[in-house]
Formats: sequence, C-alpha cells, structure tokens
Amino acid sequence: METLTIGKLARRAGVGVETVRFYERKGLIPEPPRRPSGYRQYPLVAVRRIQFIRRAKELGFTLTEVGELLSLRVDPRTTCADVRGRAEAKVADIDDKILALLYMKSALVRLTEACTGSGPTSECPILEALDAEVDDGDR
Amino acid sequence: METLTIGKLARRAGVGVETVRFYERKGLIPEPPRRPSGYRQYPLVAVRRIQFIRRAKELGFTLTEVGELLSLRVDPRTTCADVRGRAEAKVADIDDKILALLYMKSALVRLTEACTGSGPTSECPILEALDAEVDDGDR
DNA sequence: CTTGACTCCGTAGTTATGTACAGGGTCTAT
DNA sequence: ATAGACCCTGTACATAACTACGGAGTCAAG
Repeated sequence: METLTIGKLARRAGVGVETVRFYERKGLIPEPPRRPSGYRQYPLVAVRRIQFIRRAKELGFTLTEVGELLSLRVDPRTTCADVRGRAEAKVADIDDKILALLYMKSALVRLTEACTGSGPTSECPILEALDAEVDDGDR
Repeated sequence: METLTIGKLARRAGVGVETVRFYERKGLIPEPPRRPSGYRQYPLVAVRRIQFIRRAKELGFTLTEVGELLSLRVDPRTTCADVRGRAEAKVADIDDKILALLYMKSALVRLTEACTGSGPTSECPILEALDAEVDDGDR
C-alpha cells in the first residue's frame, strides 16, 4: 500500500510539517509506523484525517473538541449509541454557537442600521449604542 | 464625585483586577488619576468603558480592534462610515461562520439519522462516514 | 494600633495553535 | 559517492488574552 512521508502528507493536506508533528503530539493523529531510519510512514487516509481537523477548526472547534469528535471512532469500547450521543452533543454545541453568532450579528446589524454612514465620529450612534446597551444593572 | 478603587471597578464591570491593569497596559482604558499612595482612582464611567470592551469582545472584536474602535471616537478625522465599515465587515465574518457551522451541522445530523443507536461500533454508520462526509466539501 | 483586606509593580506562568531553528541523520538522482 | 532535499528530536519563540505570584506599602474597622 502506498505511503507518504511527513512532507508529502503535509503538502497534500495543506499544512506544515511542524503542524503534523504538533497534531501527533496532541494525539489528534495516530503515531504512524516508522521506517528503520525513523521516518514516519503515513497511510493515505492520514490526509483526510488532517483535512478533517482543518475543517473542524475552521468551523470554530478547538483542537480539544476536534479530539472529541475524532474519538467517536477511536475508542473500541464505545457502542454505536455512544457514538451517536457524542455526535448529537456536538450538534447541540453547534446550535449554541450559531445562536451566539446570531445574537452578535443582530446586535451589530442594529447598530449599523442606526448609523447613517456620514458625519463625524462624535455623532456616530454605533459607539454610543454599544456604550449604552451595556447597562446590565450591576449588583 | 464618587470614585472607585481598582477592585470595586473590577467587580462592577465583572472582570478581574489584573484584567483592568492589563487593559490599561494595552491602552484600552486611560490611566486614571492616583491618590498620593499611588492607588488608582477611577471615575464611574470607567465601568462602562470596561463593559464596552467586554461587549465588543463578545461581538467578535479582538482587543486590538476594540482599541481601534475606541480611538476612532477620539480622532476628529474619522467618520461614522469608518466605524460602520468595520462593524459591517464583522457582520460578514459572522455570516461566514454561521454558514460553515450550518454545513457542519447538516453533515453531523445526516450521520446521526443514519445511525440506529444500537449495535456495536463496528457497524455504526457514523464511524464509517465521518471521514468522507466531513472532508469532501473542501474549500 | 492592630489586623486583614486591599493595592502597588514587575515578572513569570497559562492555554491555544502553531512556527522556527539547531544540530544532527537519510534518501535519491546524477 | 556526493549534493541537496528531506527527515529526526528537542527546545525555543510567537500571539492573544489573560492569570498568578512575590514582596512591600496602604486603608478602614474595631
């Protein structure tokens, strides 16, 4: 079966060599077999694994969360229901993130709509609105 | 007029004392007057300033960007349109994130729907599909 | 006046995510 | 068989945004 050196893997996956080793240290990709010289020998699927990590990261998952996502299939003792539960929890996480982002967006949109886009800063409603909206009546 | 020690300011604004000093070092809040002892003496409006920072951070601005926003209001040459432009760029960023999350969610939801929730891991469709599902959208 | 909470400054540590050497060994094409 | 590209480990540095600590001075209540 075809194998890749770390450099080829990194190029194919679109990351740096150091990043691959970093992910390995973090346990996000399994330690590959080595050649007698010590060179890492990666299977082709390692490319997909790294692309998965990249993509999840772009979506706002931390590497720790990516690790959880990946652990869905790493742990041999988990049942299918466990796996499903994890996936569903991730969906709930995603929903939370989307809600938070929608909230941020609506706040920003409201502020930009209040701004005419002209005039000096001192009359800009964005800063004043951000300022004023912060009153959560301390305690 | 009433003034606050750094501790009271921090409590009212919902941050730590060290964070207040950190923001001061970063130039996000002005250096307050001092008592003869050297204690910082904050005016009440400092609470709002910190809450402004917190809020802008929640809205997706980095501290550097918050600093820029704050400086915009002082510089007489900047216009409302500058600030508005920044906020609109942030809205676009947020939209991108939301779309990406929706994509990720739909992929995960499809997987969980294919999984009956029973049976061993070896037969779980999620585990088989995760790799292929998640990385074929490449972008 | 004593005590305990608070403040000062400066420096160093933390988490998250990488990046960049340094000082070696290895592989491959010519 | 040698040059040049690659790989190894380990450590250090980078950036954001804090957070903690040490040692000393200050304040307010009793």
